[in-house]
Amino acid sequence: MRADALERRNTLIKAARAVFADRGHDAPLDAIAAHARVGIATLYRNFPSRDDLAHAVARTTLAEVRALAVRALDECVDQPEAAWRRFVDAVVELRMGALVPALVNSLDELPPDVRDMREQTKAAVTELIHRLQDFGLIREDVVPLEIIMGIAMLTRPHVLMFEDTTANLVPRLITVFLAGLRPDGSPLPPPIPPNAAVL
Amino acid sequence: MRADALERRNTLIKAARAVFADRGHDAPLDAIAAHARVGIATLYRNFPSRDDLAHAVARTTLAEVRALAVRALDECVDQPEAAWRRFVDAVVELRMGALVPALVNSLDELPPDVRDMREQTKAAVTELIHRLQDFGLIREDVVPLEIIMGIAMLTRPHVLMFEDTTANLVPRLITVFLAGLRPDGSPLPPPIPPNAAVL
DNA sequence: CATTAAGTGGAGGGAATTCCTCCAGTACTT
DNA sequence: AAGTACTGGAGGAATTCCCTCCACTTAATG
Repeated sequence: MRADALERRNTLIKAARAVFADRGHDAPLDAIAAHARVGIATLYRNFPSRDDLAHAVARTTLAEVRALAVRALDECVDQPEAAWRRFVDAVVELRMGALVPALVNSLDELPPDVRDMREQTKAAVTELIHRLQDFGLIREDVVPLEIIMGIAMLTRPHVLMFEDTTANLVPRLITVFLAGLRPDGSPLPPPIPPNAAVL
Repeated sequence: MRADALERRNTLIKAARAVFADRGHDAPLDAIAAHARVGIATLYRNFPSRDDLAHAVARTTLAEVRALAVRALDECVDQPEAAWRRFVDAVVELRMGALVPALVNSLDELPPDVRDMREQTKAAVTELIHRLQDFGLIREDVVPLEIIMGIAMLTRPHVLMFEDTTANLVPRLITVFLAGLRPDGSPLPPPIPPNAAVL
């Protein structure tokens, strides 16, 4: 594969993540090509179907989240609180909300490698959160998945909001949410069923 | 106006709120008519433009939220904690998230009466939250708008999630969020700018 | 109960998106 | 410099959505 072609391919994946995040998983593919400043044909040559593109986004994003979790787990030894906050901020930055649809959409016919990556990421995040619960930094009655879903929902683009509003509001909402995750929070209703596995 | 016509009109407004909530503010109008089990012509006769329908949804929902806030304010005297929780649960039930777009979309050319209703609702909710802050039940460094936005974002439909997941997950996330709103939470980043007034 | 005016449904033409292919042309690589 | 990998974007097909039109139905009224 030619070097410049590979670069374009990566640009497309990044663009797709951004556009999916901004305009939803059903955003027109043309918009993604335009965002990547690339011809539409280039997109189709690299990703024959929308799913191919979505899976590529899932692969890279999952890998990044996994790396973040592993690093946070490592940093936990010294300063668990800061590690946790850094992890969350990074995940927010990644706009996880954009990814969830690609993962849930067709859980069944997910390509094996994406499925694997998903399992690995899930394992890493789960371990991190359990560790933090052991440290007493996170209440015991929440499931890792719920935390991820909360972050995803709070970081989903509010299409119709002023841009600077989103930029300022989201970090504050995340902080409030994190505060609510601390062990002294009020009791929770029963947890979600197991088939809800998203990440 | 004929009695059955009025009833259909109200059915349409309810259907619109549900469909807007489920599929976004740009859901096809046909879907709304179908959901209301009504011909598409009936929808157009009652609401010539999409905005007319959106405004009708806004009017009724805002009125309901205002009534809820007023009642909660009243109940505050006896049991502020329970009143607050009841209020939030009711707002969640109303699927406020469906409303926000209609309000933000065209803040400028909002019809006067919707604008007024919005102001009244905003005033009522603001008063309620300030009261709760006085009671020491809500941290002082959050703005009422932020609380509303948080609830809206957490209750927006995750189109691609299993239904029972949403049903079970949302109440838990709301509870976590509320826990984070209590006064002993960690410090917040700077608040959002004033032009962000959504409710 | 008959009359009438208000109200209804949904087919279907038109406009607007979006998809996706095709091929003449560009630019890495060796 | 040659050759091959790669590119862009025009444009036809397909889909989606909008919205009007009119033959028919039903509530109100005397």
